[in-house]
Amino acid sequence: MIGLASIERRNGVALWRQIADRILQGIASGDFAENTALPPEVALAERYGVNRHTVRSAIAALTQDGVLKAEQGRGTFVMSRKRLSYPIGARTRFSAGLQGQTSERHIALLSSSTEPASRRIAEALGIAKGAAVIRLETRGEADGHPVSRATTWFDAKRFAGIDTAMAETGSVTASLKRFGINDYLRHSTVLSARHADADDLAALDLQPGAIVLVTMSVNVTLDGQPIQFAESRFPAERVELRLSAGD
Amino acid sequence: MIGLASIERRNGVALWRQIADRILQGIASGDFAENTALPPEVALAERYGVNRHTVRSAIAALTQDGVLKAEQGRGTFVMSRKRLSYPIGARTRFSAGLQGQTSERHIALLSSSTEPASRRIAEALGIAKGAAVIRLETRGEADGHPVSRATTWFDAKRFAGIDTAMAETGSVTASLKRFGINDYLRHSTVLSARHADADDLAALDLQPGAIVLVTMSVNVTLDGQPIQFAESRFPAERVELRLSAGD
DNA sequence: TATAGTTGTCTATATCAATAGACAAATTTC
DNA sequence: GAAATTTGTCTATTGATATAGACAACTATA
Repeated sequence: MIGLASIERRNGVALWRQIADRILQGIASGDFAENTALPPEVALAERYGVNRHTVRSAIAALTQDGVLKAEQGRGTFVMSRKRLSYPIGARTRFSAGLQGQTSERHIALLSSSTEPASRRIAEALGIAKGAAVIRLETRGEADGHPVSRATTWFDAKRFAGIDTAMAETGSVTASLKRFGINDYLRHSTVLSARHADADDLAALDLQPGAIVLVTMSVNVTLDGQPIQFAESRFPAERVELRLSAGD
Repeated sequence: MIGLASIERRNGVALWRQIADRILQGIASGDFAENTALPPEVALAERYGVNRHTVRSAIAALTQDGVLKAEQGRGTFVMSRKRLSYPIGARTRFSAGLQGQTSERHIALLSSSTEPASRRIAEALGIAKGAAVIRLETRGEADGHPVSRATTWFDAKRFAGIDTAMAETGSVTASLKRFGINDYLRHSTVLSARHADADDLAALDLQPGAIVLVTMSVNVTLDGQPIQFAESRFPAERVELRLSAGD
């Protein structure tokens, strides 16, 4: 809604994909209401300054993705697809954060491994570079739909067996309780965005070219000891991150 | 570093652009160190599973953008280009946030206008829908380089003339002082990401296809009255957003 | 100086992306 | 039932994207 609805050419991003992204934005911002018809193809083509067939390519991609549904003679309709609002703050927790927006949510453990800590992870966890850390690859799911993809590191010495705990409980909070940690705080979060890689595309059920929000975060105990370092990826088309001062 | 380095085809994003994005990621994550040579083109081509000429297209784009510099016979080198780390919290302020990272910073007023408040803006500012609001289009600059692009709304009744104040001071904090507001807090921030539109591409000196981080925020007085609603766009390749618990 | 390694340039070919126009098929409206 | 509106399909053409191979130009090094 803000900024002009113009389209860039020769930039390595196909016009049909840029238009598909704009339509997604339009849906997210309320310009195109759910369960109503989009403007007709010729009108969209004129609005974006492209050929009707190019608009059709965009619509085809979004139809493939379940966002739109075209009906010959009637129009093209917006399927309902809400964007989750995911809170971030000192007490960020996956499950509690989505309360009220979804009925079921958990974290699925995709794989785990033990590896030596890189410099960055060692610094974040306050351990020696090269010390053993446990890496968990997880996917957050809400109502059966993937909403996040995370890579998490724990000090292997202190949290031996946290992989099985995660697999059993489907929750970081519950897993940490087994190690005597009943409460923890989000110490820091660094945010960026990028195109999803092949792994994330598959895990998050995204179309190629999708954008992910990336958070790199450190959780600490109440007395400030770092316990967890994580990189989480959220599909920008389905999730927004909400920061509250009171959090 | 995380996830496989594979590339998606037929997704509307050209291979050379995907590879350019990966190289940028590699630089940001430290895989490719600044002021050193990239792997040779044939090695990159093999790594990403594409033709050498495709890698060359990616390198050409990044060279155009000042990120890389190729020297015949020697190699292709990574120019130094740090990503600014922009803090967000209860006391988020543009100028203070970048202290120490840059030597000069200010906000340039691009344009201003008065318009009726949309529902969303009226709700955020706690005024009636349709009431007059002042809209400012601004660009944040650090050391002469654009680092953010924002659209800001103020209640026109309460803050009449804030556009000239912004133009003169180049600072929101200083402008608000003229209206008797010596301190304020960031009440809420909502985060998303998208491809930059034509406006932002031009204002932020970005290459087409670039990703921007988007924050929508509300600032309030110490007693909770909303005073400012803003949508800010940050180029993801140059800026990261840092959230600290203590902020 | 010779050699290996690297970037630069050229030609050729195949596929994707985008435009253009025409008409069919289905739905809604008058 | 006729007309208007909208999506679906087809052919054709142009430019961008990607691959392939060969060789020139330049640099570093043995």
